[in-house]
Amino acid sequence: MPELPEVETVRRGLLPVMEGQVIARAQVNRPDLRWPFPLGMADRLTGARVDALRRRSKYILADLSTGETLLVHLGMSGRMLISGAQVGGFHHDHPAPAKHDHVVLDMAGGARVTFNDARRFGAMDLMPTAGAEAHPLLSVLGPEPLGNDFHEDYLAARLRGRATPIKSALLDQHLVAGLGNIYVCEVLFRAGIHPARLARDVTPEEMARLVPLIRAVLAEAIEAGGSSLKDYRQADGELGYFQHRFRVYDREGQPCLTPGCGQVLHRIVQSGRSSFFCPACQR
DNA sequence: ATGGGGGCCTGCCGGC
DNA sequence: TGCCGGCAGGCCCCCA
Repeated sequence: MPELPEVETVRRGLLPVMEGQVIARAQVNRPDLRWPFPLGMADRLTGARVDALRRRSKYILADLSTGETLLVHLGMSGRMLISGAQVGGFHHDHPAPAKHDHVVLDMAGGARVTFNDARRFGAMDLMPTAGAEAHPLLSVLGPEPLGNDFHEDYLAARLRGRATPIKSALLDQHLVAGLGNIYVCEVLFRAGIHPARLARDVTPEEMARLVPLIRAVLAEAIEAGGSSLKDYRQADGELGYFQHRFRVYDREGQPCLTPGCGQVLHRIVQSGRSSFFCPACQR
């Protein structure tokens, strides 16, 4: 279920138990997720120290002391469960292995990180750290929405003349990397743009609004995820997906929250994905 | 080149 | 209670 903010939240949750720590043992319970695991993955992880835990778009990247980088994508249902960590003075034991626990990393520090993914749309791969950005999954990505390369002129240039709905354009990871279905819906609502409007028909004024709105929505979500991490999630051992008050996502039939609006929110399907919007506020 | 749809998997929920 | 269809926060790949 993770979009950029959820992945960033997971990364931050993993930081204290993984960064600077050695992977004492790696257990790989099946040959693949979405794609086959790289050859000898368990052996290549075992004994490696995690020197840095980074994020690029929705990918978590662990730079290892072996000169390799572990790439992790959570897909739709992937989760990183932490157990055995020292949390708030309590020592949590490892839970019994659960269905869909595909990869288990036992850190030398005592924590266990379990990758669980029911639908197996997730992915893991290993590549040389030098030139990791050349990995086929990473090299095609657009700029980070929170980074300096994502700005009004860039967005205008990429949307110019495009006959695709703005909803589809913003979901395209080649254009900007990290937005998913929820945050695109939320961004378009805040920008007052109908999801079916063609990208080429988005006005310069609207584009100027979009960039800071995209940044704000993602930043708020990261903030909310970060704060939820402090309480039960950490104690629970689960790095959860952040709970947020969505203004339009999954609110079909409910009233618009714009003060004085009260219109019933609609849902349409665009290239197989649900779009939620207010027909009055979004044109 | 660009845009749209299918497909990959499993789980859950609502309706009958 | 069980079965079935529809739906799910991702993205690659193929086709027109």
